[in-house]
Order: sequence, then C-alpha cells, then structure tokens
Amino acid sequence: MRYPAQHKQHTRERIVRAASRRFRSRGSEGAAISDLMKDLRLTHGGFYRHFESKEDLFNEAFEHGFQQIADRLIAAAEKSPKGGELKAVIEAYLSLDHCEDAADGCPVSALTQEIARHSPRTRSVFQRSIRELLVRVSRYVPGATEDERLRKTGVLLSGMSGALSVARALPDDRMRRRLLEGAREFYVKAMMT
Amino acid sequence: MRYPAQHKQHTRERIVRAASRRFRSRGSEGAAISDLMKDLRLTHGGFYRHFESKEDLFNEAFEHGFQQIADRLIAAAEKSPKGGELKAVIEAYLSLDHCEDAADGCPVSALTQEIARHSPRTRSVFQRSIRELLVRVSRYVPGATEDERLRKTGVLLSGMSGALSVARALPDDRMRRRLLEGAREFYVKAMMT
DNA sequence: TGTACATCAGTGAACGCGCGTTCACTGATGTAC
DNA sequence: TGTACATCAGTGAACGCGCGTTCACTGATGTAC
Repeated sequence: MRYPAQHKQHTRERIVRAASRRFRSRGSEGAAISDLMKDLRLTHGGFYRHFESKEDLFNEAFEHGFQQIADRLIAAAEKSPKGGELKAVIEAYLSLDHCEDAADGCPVSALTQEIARHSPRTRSVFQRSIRELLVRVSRYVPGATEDERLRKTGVLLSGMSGALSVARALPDDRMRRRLLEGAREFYVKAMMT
Repeated sequence: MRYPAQHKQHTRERIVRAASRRFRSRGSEGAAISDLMKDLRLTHGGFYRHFESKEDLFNEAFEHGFQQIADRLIAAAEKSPKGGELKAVIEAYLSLDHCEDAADGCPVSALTQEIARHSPRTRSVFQRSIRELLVRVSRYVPGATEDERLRKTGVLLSGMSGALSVARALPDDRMRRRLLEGAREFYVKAMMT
C-alpha cells in the first residue's frame, strides 16, 4: 500500500530511536534487526528500505545517542545555580539514574569499547560525534583557552564514562554506589581548579 | 593417544592465554572457539575437554588479563625512582604502547562494557578481579586510610580505562595522542594531592 | 617380562540456532490520460 | 470525472553463513594380571 508523504521519514526516525536505545543497552551484536523492527510492530524485511546495512543504522543510532546525552547534560547545567554548572554536569553524568539506564544514557560509556573494534567509517562517525559533544559541554569547564577547555572536557568525559562503565559491570550495589560517589567527589574537586 | 601427566594442564593454560589475548583485542563475540584453538594448532572439538562453556573460558581469560595488567603496573612502579611510583603507574597505563596493544592490555578498558551485559556469574568474577587489582595498585596511591586509598584507586583506574577506551576508538592519531597526554597530566596532578 | 585392556586428549563431521540480507509479492494511493 | 497504470513501504519466506556445542571415533600410553 502507498503511504502519506512524510510516512517514510517518520518510520526511519522511529527506527533510529528504537535502535539507539537497544544498541546502548545490549550492544550492537546483542540487538537483532528483527527485534528492533518488532519494537515498532514492523517486520525485518522492510528495514532495507531505510538503511543500507545494520552498520549504517548503528552509526546513526549512536550519533543520536550523543545528541541526547549532550542535551541532558546541558539541561542539567542550565537549571543549576550560577557557578554550579560543571558540578551539575558531573553529578548528572555520574548519577545512579544514569548508571541504571544505559538505554537512554551516554553512548561513550555503553559502546566505545566495541566501536574501537568497528570499521574506520564507524570510528570516524564516533570521532565527529564526540567532538561535538565536547564542544557543547566545554563551555561549562574552566580553562584559559578554548583549546584547554576542550582538552579538559575530553579527559573529564572519558574518565566519567570509565567510572560509569565499571559501575555498571559491578554486580554489588554498594560497591557501585561507592564508586560513583567517589568519582563525583573526585571530578568535582579536580575540575574546579 | 595418551599424553604425559601434565600435558592437559599445560594445554589448558595455553588456551587461557590465547583466549585472553583474543578476547581483549576482539571482544568475546569476536573471538570464535575454533579460531582460538587454531592459534594453538588444535581443533575446536577438544575445547570441551577443558572448559564447560565459552563463558567459563571468558571468565578465566579476563581474570588472567587482570593479573597481567597488575603485574605490569607494579613493575612500572617498582622500577621508578622513590616517590614517583604513582606517576609511573599512570604513565604506563596511559602510554601509547598500552593504547596500541589491547591484546595484552587491561581488561577493564577492553571488556567492561560487555561484561556489564553478561551473566551475574561473569560480573561477580569481574568484581573479584577488579578488587584484587585495586588492592595491589592502591599501595602507590596516597590517602589517610586503606579505605580512602582503595576508593581513589578505583576512581583512578576506571577513569584511565575510560580515557584509554576512547583513545582506542578515535581513528585520528593526533586526537588520540592529545587525549592520552591530557589524561596523563590530569591524573598525575589530581592524584598527587 | 609380556599381554590384554582401559583411558582420555584430541579429531572432525554434524547439528541447531540466530541473524543479516535478499527477493518476489501485496495493495492502497498517486498520477497520466 | 472516471479509468488504467505506476509506485513503493511493508511482508514474510528463504538463503547463507558463522559459531557454540555434541558425539562417535582414534590411538599412544598407562595399568592389571
């Protein structure tokens, strides 16, 4: 059957959103295309009307995740009291909420390790995405020059993503909370100076 | 044919070592048992004389990787001048060598994200392994109490693993070096106080 | 000491399953006339 | 305005492949006698 003009684009966006969640919570190999399509009450055959390959979807999906986490960190900063923006960013990133919700969380802490093993194409999409994230977040990070702020933001975000990844792998709730708490304190203190 | 008494154990250890390297460089899904066994000039059928399942091997393999990285960091500390131990640990972890050699590198920066998606059994092996690593490395980290030193070590190692994972995913060599360098400077400075 | 049998690490074919991808088909709506 | 045809998002069976796991078999050496 023939669909209204914007129908196709709408479906495409729904696929990206659903995929982005699934990839972040299960990894790219843990999320099958037929399951993705089932999420949207579609069948797997139609997938290839929208994307050339699973890898193409993967790339778009984590790009979308990068925008989502940037929006979220910026929202946290903007609603915090003047001067507390960076602290708010750190506490949002290293929150228990973020730890427990990988599906809507930062792609860096969910997918970096497998992206390192993906194709050059995927890795360059990753590089572009993370650079944009850094640019957007760096305005809350102190530093004499733009360059210095970007550098510090890179260290901060990669460091926090490591803490979050480890926390998610720990089965013991207490140990997980202690790591997150320790990391929050550490980065807030170390980044303020 | 029947083999000498210690033959079986020897083969088992060879499998663990080969698997440990392969898993760290390709992930657990990227390393097939038949390839692992081929590395040792054996066939895949014999694998199950040594391990109950691939998951069991995976667990032993990353445990082995944890010991390896601990040995390496301690060796770096021990051969550094008095008072420079922590700096040596940080610079060894965040070295370009370590970045380029995931196969013999730290399992945290190679496998944590997928371990978070593995079974509780695997995650508890991970927890035990990382705790041992922290205990061994914490003696070079300043802090008033053992507890404080462990905490700081956890933040440090998880943070460095994040920087290393991101660096490995970046396709651009310059950006990778800058991140590693920035992280080295940051952690050396922040951890000394 | 010699003989018959047991052992068991390793072999390689086979099984079963999941999954990415392809493809002939459907059928409601748009377009040409 | 009405009719014939084209379009194309979505369907679902089928294909091909990789891979974890199983299993009957091999054959050199150890053990029982």
